[in-house]
Amino acid sequence: MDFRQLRYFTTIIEKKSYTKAARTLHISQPSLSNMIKKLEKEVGFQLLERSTRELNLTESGAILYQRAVELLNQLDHVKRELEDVKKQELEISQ
Amino acid sequence: MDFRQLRYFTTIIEKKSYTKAARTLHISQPSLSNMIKKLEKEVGFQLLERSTRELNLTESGAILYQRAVELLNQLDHVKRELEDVKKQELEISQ
DNA sequence: TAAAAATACTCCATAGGTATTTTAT
DNA sequence: ATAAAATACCTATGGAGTATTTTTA
Repeated sequence: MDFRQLRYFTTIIEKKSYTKAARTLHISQPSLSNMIKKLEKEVGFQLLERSTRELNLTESGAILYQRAVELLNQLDHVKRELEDVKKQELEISQ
Repeated sequence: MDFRQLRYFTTIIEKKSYTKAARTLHISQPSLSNMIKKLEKEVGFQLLERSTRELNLTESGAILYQRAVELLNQLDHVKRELEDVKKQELEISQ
């Protein structure tokens, strides 16, 4: 389980589609499909109920979705903090 | 930046050595060295002050260390939660 | 029957390895 | 002199691609 997989997963939920999510993630639909398969295998349960017209979270999938959003927000926060640290370092060195 | 890199980084701090950290992470010392180089390039500043006898966090490195520990603890928590979810699913299916 | 996802491959980037050199005490 | 990290180079795993098939509303 890594940030990339979590971002892929949350994007699918938010776009309600593999195809649309793949477009926003700039990867192909089959690659995205494989990554979610891999994530489901890793966690040991199904995350999504697929059909050609609808895409729904399973009850268990909804739990991971919530946690994934939290982790990704936290990462985003850390990245912003590190940008500030980098700026400080540049100021000091001048 | 991913969980793997963060785990590598925190292990080095905790073991106070690349060589010892590499052993506990089950990777080679040069590979670990490369991964930290890559992480430093990514964040844009030095994380560690190296010498052959001492290994110290830079001031900026200490900030990432703190955040890395938090993120890894959060991940650990989520993984445990998902283990419980998996168990619940198995009980229901029987 | 048409859209969306799954499957079956192929390819390549990079994580990780081994051998060796450099560095600092 | 020695132990630890860095460098150089090689290998192999898996992330991502294209082409195609399957599925279901």
